[in-house]
Amino acid sequence: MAQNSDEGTIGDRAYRRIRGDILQGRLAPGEKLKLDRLKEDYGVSVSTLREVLSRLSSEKLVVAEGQRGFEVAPVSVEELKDIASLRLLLEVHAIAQSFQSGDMEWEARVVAAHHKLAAMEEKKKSEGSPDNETWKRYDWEFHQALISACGSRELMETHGAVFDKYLRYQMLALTDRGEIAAREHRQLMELALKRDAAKAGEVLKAHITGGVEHALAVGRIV
Amino acid sequence: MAQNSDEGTIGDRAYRRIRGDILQGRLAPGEKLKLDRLKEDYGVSVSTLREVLSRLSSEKLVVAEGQRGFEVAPVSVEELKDIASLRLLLEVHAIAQSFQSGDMEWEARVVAAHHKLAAMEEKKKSEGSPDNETWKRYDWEFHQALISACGSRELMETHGAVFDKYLRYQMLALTDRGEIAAREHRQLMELALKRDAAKAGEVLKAHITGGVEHALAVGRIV
DNA sequence: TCATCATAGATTTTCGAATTTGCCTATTGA
DNA sequence: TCAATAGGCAAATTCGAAAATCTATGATGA
Repeated sequence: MAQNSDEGTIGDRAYRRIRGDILQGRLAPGEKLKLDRLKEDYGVSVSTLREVLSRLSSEKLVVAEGQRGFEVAPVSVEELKDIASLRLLLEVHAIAQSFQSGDMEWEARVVAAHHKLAAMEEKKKSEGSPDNETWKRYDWEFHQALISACGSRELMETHGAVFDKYLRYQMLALTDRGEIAAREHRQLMELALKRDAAKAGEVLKAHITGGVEHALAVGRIV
Repeated sequence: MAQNSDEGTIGDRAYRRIRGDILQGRLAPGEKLKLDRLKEDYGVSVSTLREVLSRLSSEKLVVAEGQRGFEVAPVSVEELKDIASLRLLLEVHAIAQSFQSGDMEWEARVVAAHHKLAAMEEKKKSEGSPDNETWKRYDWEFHQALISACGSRELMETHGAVFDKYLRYQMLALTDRGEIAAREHRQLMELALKRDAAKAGEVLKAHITGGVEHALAVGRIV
């Protein structure tokens, strides 16, 4: 069975690793990405690295200026708010579409994704936070499931890209709102089954703006 | 004075050329992009080419599957409709924001962009269509100007990416609706000055869906 | 006849070195 | 003292060749 981190070319694997390191904050915002150092750290050649960094710069996770090399994209409260409001726009619209045309398979996906996420949230409450990475993946999978019946591949991919950037801020702030977020997730699932898109939009708005405020309150974002 | 096509590294120039060739349809949808041939055509080495193609594949203008190389992203009526509806979502929202907070500078940008576009549309009507490329750029600049006061960099960049993909379909269909589109452009400018976002949204919807229908009617999209 | 496997050719992926460019420091001249 | 310039070093960019992978063709055996 092909492990995710084993499949694809060397370049693909390096891409996933570096992308993950940026999203998780292991590569800090604004950090200079010197080719020679990365070559050591990730064990690939400079050409392959450039390929990877080019991809990431077109996703705006890395900035490439002139012929002065690459660095990790900086963060700012302004951008966080901006990303959050774009996520809200896309996700509210996608939810409305999804709620309208979702079938039983879709409901099953939503319930299943919520089950995994809720279990993780429960575990976090009792044991602290052992594995931020998989928790965030479950969060992603749940929101992805909610909109998975929207019928638009473009919308889902664009939403995914924005969501990942949003996630980077959450990881950088090392913050989560625990029970509040868990309750909102449950509400979203229930509203999905009731097909109440209007109410779901409101909950989502509270969910996202709440997440932003909480991240800013921690004050780790410059 | 640095010409656009002269600035940046060799890689950047190749990127712009290849991207343009895809958008203009000179590189056909689905076409296999063999490294050796491109090496000749664009006069750069394989490593540089891969870097360029990686960037383009993260923009979904080329697809890169496994270790079987690259090809120009295919087109489909389904994707055209999908892209159009995403463009509509983003642009309607951005217009509403922009109309609300646009200042006099913004109005001037809108009027100026419309002036250039209208002149070009007039010229096309009388002389046929000599220069599709700059006409489409003026179209882009006008729509960009309309939303330029929306206050969200993320929204504008995302809209720009979607708009370019939409444009590729228009170029492939080699179609324009001449006077109809010109009239809609004028209406949009006038509504911008009147700050009537609701009506502008309706006109934009007609503008985009009309463009899609017209492109499909020509039947050049598979 | 048909499926399976091996082999050769074509193509992609990866690498390390050569070239180019930018940056810092020291020297010169005013 | 300060501005300007040259030189040297560090880093990024670009290249072409070596290695890995895929694809098409033909041979083998049931």
